[in-house]
Amino acid sequence: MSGPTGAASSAVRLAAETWESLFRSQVAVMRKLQSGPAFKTLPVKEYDVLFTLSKCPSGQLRLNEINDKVLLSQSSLSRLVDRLEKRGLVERTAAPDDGRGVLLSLTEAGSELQKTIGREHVRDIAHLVGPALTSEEQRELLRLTEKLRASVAGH
Amino acid sequence: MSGPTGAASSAVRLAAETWESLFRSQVAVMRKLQSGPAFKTLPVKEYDVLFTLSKCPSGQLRLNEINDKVLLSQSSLSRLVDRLEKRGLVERTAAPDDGRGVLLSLTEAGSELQKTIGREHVRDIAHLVGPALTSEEQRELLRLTEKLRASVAGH
DNA sequence: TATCGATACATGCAAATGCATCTAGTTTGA
DNA sequence: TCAAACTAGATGCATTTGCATGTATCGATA
Repeated sequence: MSGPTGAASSAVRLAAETWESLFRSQVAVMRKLQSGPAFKTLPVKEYDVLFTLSKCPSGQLRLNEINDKVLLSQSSLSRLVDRLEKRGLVERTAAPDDGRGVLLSLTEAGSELQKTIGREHVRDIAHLVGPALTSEEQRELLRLTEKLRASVAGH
Repeated sequence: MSGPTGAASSAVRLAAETWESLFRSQVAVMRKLQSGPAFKTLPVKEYDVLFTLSKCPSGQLRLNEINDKVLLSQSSLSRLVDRLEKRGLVERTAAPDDGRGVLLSLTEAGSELQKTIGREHVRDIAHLVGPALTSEEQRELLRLTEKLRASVAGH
């Protein structure tokens, strides 16, 4: 096949296959991770919110910022935070600069639980990813996925 | 830092960061894709089952095979298939070689709908992934994620 | 500054999900 | 050969999710 149509079509196909592969690998890894004992006490999605808060320098994040990182609707995140708050793992505070906003932060208990689960979680990840790819391949995968994420985030 | 402890810890950290990046990029892309008009008529997860069937050479798959590809519990998949069946998009058949098994196949309507949504979906993917990574980078990302998936699938 | 549209988050409600369990068919091994 | 353990898939039920909408606040404009 020759000409721009053929080239465009194969570019489209490559993009589709790349996404498909990325998606399936994510499913395969996530399936293993979430079935581990680390998430008996707390579902993965709830852990992810604790984790996101733990990584943030100020220790506080707006709900809409968290919502960007997580594959959940706004309302689902709101209720997920309800559950975390009822368990005493996070705290809601009014945002100082925006009367509509809510700041979320970890409580001491939330921080402890995040660390406990996190340690085991990281071990599980290493056991799955470590044997699969060399260090260089991991660095390259990290670079490519970060580049993709950044591009997609900026529309 | 020197010695095996330092090296091991940095290997663990690299694996964790790689997974984190892969996961976040998947979230970012999926969020864009599923909000597109292609999935107004059919949720992404249901489309994914039609797509999986469409790609399979025999045109038939066991439910447990489909379950490996999708991040859903066995019971959720069973009900998802109920919905597809009620809409006349797929058909359940008894597996010939295993009295417990169910074979799933696309109906004509299911195949049509898959193609219609699929065309738009592929375009959306190309618009997101194409500008983000060069062709070579996409091929490398495809290779790395496929290698990861294969390794994880084989325990 | 008064108004109108946009944004942040919460909530009612129907739909989707997962866990535990059930039924039925298959495999193993004594 | 037959009972026990295992696997495939369906179903009851409580939890989680998303859509639509509500309330409050913000920002732009006339």
